[in-house]
Amino acid sequence: MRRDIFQAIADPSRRAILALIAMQAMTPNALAEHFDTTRQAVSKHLRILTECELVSTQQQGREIYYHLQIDKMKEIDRWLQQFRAIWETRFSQLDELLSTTKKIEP
Amino acid sequence: MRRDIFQAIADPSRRAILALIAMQAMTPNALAEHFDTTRQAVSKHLRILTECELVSTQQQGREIYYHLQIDKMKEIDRWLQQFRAIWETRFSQLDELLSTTKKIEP
DNA sequence: TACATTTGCAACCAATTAGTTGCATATTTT
DNA sequence: AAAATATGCAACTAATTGGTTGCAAATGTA
Repeated sequence: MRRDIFQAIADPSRRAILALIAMQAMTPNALAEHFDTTRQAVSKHLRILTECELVSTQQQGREIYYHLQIDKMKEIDRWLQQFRAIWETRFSQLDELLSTTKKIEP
Repeated sequence: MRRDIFQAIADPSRRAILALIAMQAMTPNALAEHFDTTRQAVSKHLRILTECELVSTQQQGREIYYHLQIDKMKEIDRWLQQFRAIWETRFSQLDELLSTTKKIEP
């Protein structure tokens, strides 16, 4: 049951949960109202998201607010970096090609 | 069997494959040599990656080269955008706080 | 033509997953 | 104190997953 962020965001329900609490911290009940599943299913997703530290909890009376841990999202961004490096290089190559073409054409 | 990119990158082997062919297009056999599994297992991963268009194939004789479709990776980047917007806002808020503090302090 | 190489696909298997229902605990309200 | 509310956890289930072995098709080589 070793879970990482990539497996966490693989599920569409969990991505939806992340998008919701990104706007505002929410309780499991409030979250469940946005979905077509039971509260327990949402609770299970929250457990997974908590396990890999994408969300944190804040108890307030009998309610528990789930907050997005935005810093953890940056890990995905960091992984993307290696590919972003490629598409930016390809873009600048295209850029160079275009400017070279321009020079030749007239 | 409807698969999307997020499910595709959830598997560590598939992320490793993507990282490898990002450097250079490769055949299934060549890829399998980098891993501790069978060629067929790699082949299955490639099938999944092909299905969601993260890689493309290019037949060359009896060999098949698998290429990274870098444009598809941008979809992940696009999804991250909504969260990046948040962490950039929080950063500039911190920035503002710091400059305000500086004004008050002396 | 015969043989080796490269590959994809199907069948099977063990482990994991996302979901359900039911229950126990803690807090608030009456 | 009793009832209602908010939640987490455990047990169960159906579907999916990542992996295996075995085979067939296509291409290249002797």
